[in-house]
Amino acid sequence: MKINQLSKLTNVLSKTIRYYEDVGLLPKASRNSNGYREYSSIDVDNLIFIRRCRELQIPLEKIKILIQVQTDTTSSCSEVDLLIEQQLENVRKTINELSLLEKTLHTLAKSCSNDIVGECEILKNLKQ
Amino acid sequence: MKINQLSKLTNVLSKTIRYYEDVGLLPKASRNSNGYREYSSIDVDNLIFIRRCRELQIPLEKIKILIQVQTDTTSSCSEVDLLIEQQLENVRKTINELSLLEKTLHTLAKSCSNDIVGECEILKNLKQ
DNA sequence: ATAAACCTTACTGTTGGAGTAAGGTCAAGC
DNA sequence: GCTTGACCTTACTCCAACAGTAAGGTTTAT
Repeated sequence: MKINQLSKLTNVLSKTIRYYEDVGLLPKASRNSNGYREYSSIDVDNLIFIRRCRELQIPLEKIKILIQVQTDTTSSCSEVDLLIEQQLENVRKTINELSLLEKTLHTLAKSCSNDIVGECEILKNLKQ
Repeated sequence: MKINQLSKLTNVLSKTIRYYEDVGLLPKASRNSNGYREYSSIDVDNLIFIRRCRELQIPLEKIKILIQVQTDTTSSCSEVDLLIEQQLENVRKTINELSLLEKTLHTLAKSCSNDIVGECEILKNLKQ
């Protein structure tokens, strides 16, 4: 199949598929006589895997590792466990940081009931 | 004062101060005879204001607006209110998205008790 | 005199693509 | 046979908000 069909099957833009090939996340696609990229169902599976990882906000470099680990099916999956665990930790950390931010912003948003910029409590608070 | 002292007083890197000047967030600094940038206590205040906004993850373009609004101290501060409210909404939306992500990752992290990559439940889950 | 600390501009790299340009290919309809 | 539109190609720039590095000038202290 051609790149546009792969795109539709996987819900990943053609542009993005080419980009993944560029950065080595996907192997170099084989080309047919006119130079168009030619894909198979294996590529569909690989790309869905990548898309699922991206949905979990796993960075491309870590997805590379996840792909490579699978080339040796007898190896330990502790690396996979660790990587997912780290990703979970990252997300939790970010949530905590944003929760603090939310509190601050909420307090700030409520602080001003004036109408004139010169008296604005929000701006005053931002200057401390 | 010179850029490094401004940097120390505001906790903003010299590099970043120059960058803010480049993108028009800070006015062009005056220069003394040797070409070094020269700052005053007004710059300290402005930069602290910017830093506080950045701590709230307000984008530079919106900080520009907040600065500009203050040039006319008699104007309404409804624009300020709105901007902070929008920022609060952004943060809340991101927190919600990350919370969903956290659940998925947590479930995923617990799913595998194997040791062999070929049997790894995490990887299987990522392939669906 | 020289070394350390500081200043300058300018260019590149980061992340994960999106946008655009400029062109080649292919199938359908007239 | 010719055009039109959909699709494909590479290559380049752009986004946010800086950080890193190069290559050089200045000041201050020893």
